[in-house]
This record gives sequence, C-alpha cells and structure tokens, in this order.
Amino acid sequence: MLIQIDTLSVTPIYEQLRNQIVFGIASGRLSPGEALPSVRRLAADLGINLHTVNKSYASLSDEGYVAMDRRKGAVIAGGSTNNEEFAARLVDKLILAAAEGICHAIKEKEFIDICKSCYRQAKGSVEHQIIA
Amino acid sequence: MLIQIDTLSVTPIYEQLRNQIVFGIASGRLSPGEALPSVRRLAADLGINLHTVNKSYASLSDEGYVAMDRRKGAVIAGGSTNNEEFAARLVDKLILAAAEGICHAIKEKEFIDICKSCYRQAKGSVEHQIIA
Amino acid sequence: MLIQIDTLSVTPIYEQLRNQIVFGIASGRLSPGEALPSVRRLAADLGINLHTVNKSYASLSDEGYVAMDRRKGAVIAGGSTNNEEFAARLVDKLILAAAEGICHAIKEKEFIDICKSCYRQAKGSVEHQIIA
Amino acid sequence: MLIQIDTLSVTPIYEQLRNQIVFGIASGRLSPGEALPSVRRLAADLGINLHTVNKSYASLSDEGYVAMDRRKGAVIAGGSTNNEEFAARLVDKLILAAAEGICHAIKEKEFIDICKSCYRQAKGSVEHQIIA
DNA sequence: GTGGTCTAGACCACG
DNA sequence: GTGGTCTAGACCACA
Repeated sequence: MLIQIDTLSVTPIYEQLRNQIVFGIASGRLSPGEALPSVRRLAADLGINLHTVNKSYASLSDEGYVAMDRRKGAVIAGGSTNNEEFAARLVDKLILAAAEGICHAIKEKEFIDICKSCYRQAKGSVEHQIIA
Repeated sequence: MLIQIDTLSVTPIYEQLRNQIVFGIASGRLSPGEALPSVRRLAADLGINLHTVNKSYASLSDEGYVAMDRRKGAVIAGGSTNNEEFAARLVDKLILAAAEGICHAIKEKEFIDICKSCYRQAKGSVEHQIIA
Repeated sequence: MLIQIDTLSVTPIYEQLRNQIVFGIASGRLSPGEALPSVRRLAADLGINLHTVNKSYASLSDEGYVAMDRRKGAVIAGGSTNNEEFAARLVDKLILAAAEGICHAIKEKEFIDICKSCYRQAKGSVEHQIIA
Repeated sequence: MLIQIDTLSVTPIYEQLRNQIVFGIASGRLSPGEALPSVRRLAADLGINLHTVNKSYASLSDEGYVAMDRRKGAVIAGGSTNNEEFAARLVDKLILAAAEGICHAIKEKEFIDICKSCYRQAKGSVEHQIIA
C-alpha cells in the first residue's frame, strides 16, 4: 500500500501516517490480521525517523485500529468495537463540520450529499460506481 | 452568548473560542453585523490571555467568519461565500471521519443519520423540532 | 513531595515516576487540582531526560490520574471514575499475586491481612495508627 | 493442563507461560513432583519459540516454583519456602495495587473483598463453593 | 529480527 | 514559560 507524507503540511507527520493507515483499513486495502511494515522499515521507506512511525503505531494501537503482535509487529485489528467514546468524538467533529458548513450557506440536503459522497470515497466504492 | 472554555481540553483555547463563535453564527445566536466583545473584554470575562482571544479573532477573520472593523472591532460577516478552499478542507475532514466510522463498523445509512442529526444540532433546529 | 528514582532498577524510570505520583495521590500528599512540576523542571531535579518525564505524565494522563492543563501543565485529576477496565486489570494483578502467594504457602487469612496492611500503608493511615 | 498464549498481549510470552504454570500450581492442577512437558514439546504445542519456553522454565526455577531435573526435565517443586524476598516483592505489588485502587475511590472494605475473591479464584475454591 | 526505553538537542505552537 | 513534535543514536528485552 502506497503511503504519501507531506513534510510541509501543518498536520504532524505521525498523524498523516495514522490517517493514511486508517484510510487503508476503511478502503479494505489493509485487511484484518495483515502485518504492517516494521517501524524501522517504514521509517526508512518514508525517509522519516523511526520514533515518528512508532508514535503513529502507538496511536493506532491505542485507538484499536491495530494491535501490537509480539512476533509479527503491528497487525491490523479484527472486529473493532464501536465504542462510545469514539462515537462521541465523531459527533463532536461532525457538529463542528456542519456548523462551518452552515456558515458557508450549505443547506442540509447539500451537506448530506457531501457526507454520502465522502463516505463512499472512504469506502473506496467510488471506483465501483465509476465502473458500474 | 455564553462561552465555555476548558483549559484541560486537548483543543487549544483559541480554537475552542473560534469554534464556539462559529457555533454561535451557525445557530443564529450571532447575527451578521453584530459586534463581538472587544479582545480585552472577552479575555477578562473568560479569564484567558489577551493574545489568545486575539488569535481566535484573527483566525475567524482569515476564514471570513468575521470582519475586523476599525471602530466596532470584530463584527460577524454577512453572506459568507462558499469558497472552494473551504469545501476542500470540509471534504478532507469528512472523508477522514467517514473512514474512521467505517473502521468502527458504521454503515452508510447510520453514518448519514449521524451527519443529519449533527447538522440539525449545529443549526439549532433540534429545539424547533421539540417545540413543533 | 519527594521523589526517588533508582536508575539501576528493572522497572523503567518513567514507570517508577508514574508509580510514585500514584502513591502521592493515594496518600493525599498530592491533592486534586494541584499542579505537578513542569517536565523540564522535574527532569532537571531528578537528573533524567525530559522525554522520560513526559512519558510518565502522558501515562498518568491516559489513565486519568492527572489532566494536562494548557496553562498550568499537569494537574492532579479530581474525581477519578472507577471504570471497568481498571477493575479488570486490578483483578488480574491480584489473582496473580494471590496465586504466587498460594504457591508460597500463604493461607487466605494471612493473604487478606497482608492486603489490608498494604491498603493502609498506601493510604498513609499507618502513621495515624502509630500515633493512635 | 491447557495453556493459552496471546501474542497480542502486552505481557511477554515467556511471562504468560510462567504465570499460567503458577496458576496451575496454585489451583492444584499441577502437583509437586509432576513433570512439565519438555521445552521442545511445549514450544511445538504452543507454536512459540524454543528459547521462550526455556526462559519461562528458567524463571520458574529461579523463583523456586519448579526444580530442574537432569532426567525428568522441569518438575513442580514441593513445599516452597515462604522466603523474605518473595514477601517483599508481594507487598510492593499489593501496595501499588492498593494505591491505584484508592485513586479510583475504592474503599478498604471493597478492596479486601476483591482480594478475597481473587484469592479464592486463584485457589480454585470457587468451584468448591459452587459444589458445596 | 522486532519493539521498548532512554538520552540528547532542536524547533514550534500555545498562553 | 509550557508541552508537542521531530530527529538522532544508543542499549536492551523479546522472540
């Protein structure tokens, strides 16, 4: 799976990496049980420090996206539980996004359409739609 | 309008303030043309640093939510243009939120329902529904 | 509050520090709302690296013992919630301790007496007992 | 005796194995004089590295739980002496557990009840109670 | 080989 | 001033 890092971005490198792996899982490019590259390997590949990769992996592990296997390193977690604290954070982020949208004169229908489009883009079903 | 600051939050204070003002605009509690409190006044009321409030106002001004008036200070901007830059950032945030949701086994319908609920909560139309 | 670090110990420094702060809270020497020394200050005082202190504080924050205040640094958290995951980990540790005790021919009554003594020692009520 | 290894756990594999054998002795499923499987055999059965099993056995031998017999391999030790070194470590662990409990608002009575329950669970007397 | 820990020094965001 | 991020290099525990 291809990972792109923008060292000039305002979002921290470890967070960019974390996000891209989340995208990978959501789109199905990364399957449960699959092992991620070792921190050293990925750090070398991306040209960043191994501690930065380490922090990304620790974040993902904390959030339950991956699990640290003592033999295989980081592996994609299986059935992620739909816990409450995640739901709360998700709602907070969505309310803020909606509020910003409202300030920019985005109506409810338009907002929902954007959300739907984004969901499918995250799911990777965009390609299927294009094909279909 | 009541503003609450949590110094224990992970989100910076200036951003919390910025967000709450965005909420105020979205919900209609802050109307176009209305003047925000002076930097000094608000800083004193909230018990935070003057520079912090200043940064919030600058942020809001940059994003077009408020306009800086030499005499009246910061005033809520009128019809904010739905610019491309904002749309791009919105989509980025929503795709990430969607991806995280997918990882937590949230289906499209459920995600859309949450988005709809969040939009209405931001709009403040929840209260209207209760009344109606 | 006095903190002692043993660099020769098998337990990591950041964990020793974390434990001592937990002791401080349990014994009442550290009160809710009280601010801990800054990472730089404490690192200098203890003669260890600031990243090590940082990791301790991050651990304590994750576990809910302290909260990171954007103005005051790390502060002792108030009413800590008695959450389930803590209870589960506590039980796991106690079962293991009990099993080891049983292997060393410690009877139930003796084990309970030790536990009671340890609780009071942690609480700091030992001194009161001596005085009373 | 069934042994379960979780390679995703934070506790090292050799320690998990060591703990489970301690549990086996405490519960009486492993009796003094009984021989443990050979290092090679157990490693193969559990699908783990030979060196890992070796480390567990060495650990257990160091602590006096098992004795290494040249012909029979590792055998469960008989009456393990209640040495001071063990008692000191036990107290250290219990004080820490108690301190954490106090921080989570666990009162003395509740803590003792948990300890008692854990002791019986380790002893395996829970089943006897159910039967009786 | 893997990740975990510790140290060290730098820059930046926040207040 | 504070903590957060990133880099760098070292050693150790684990498997």
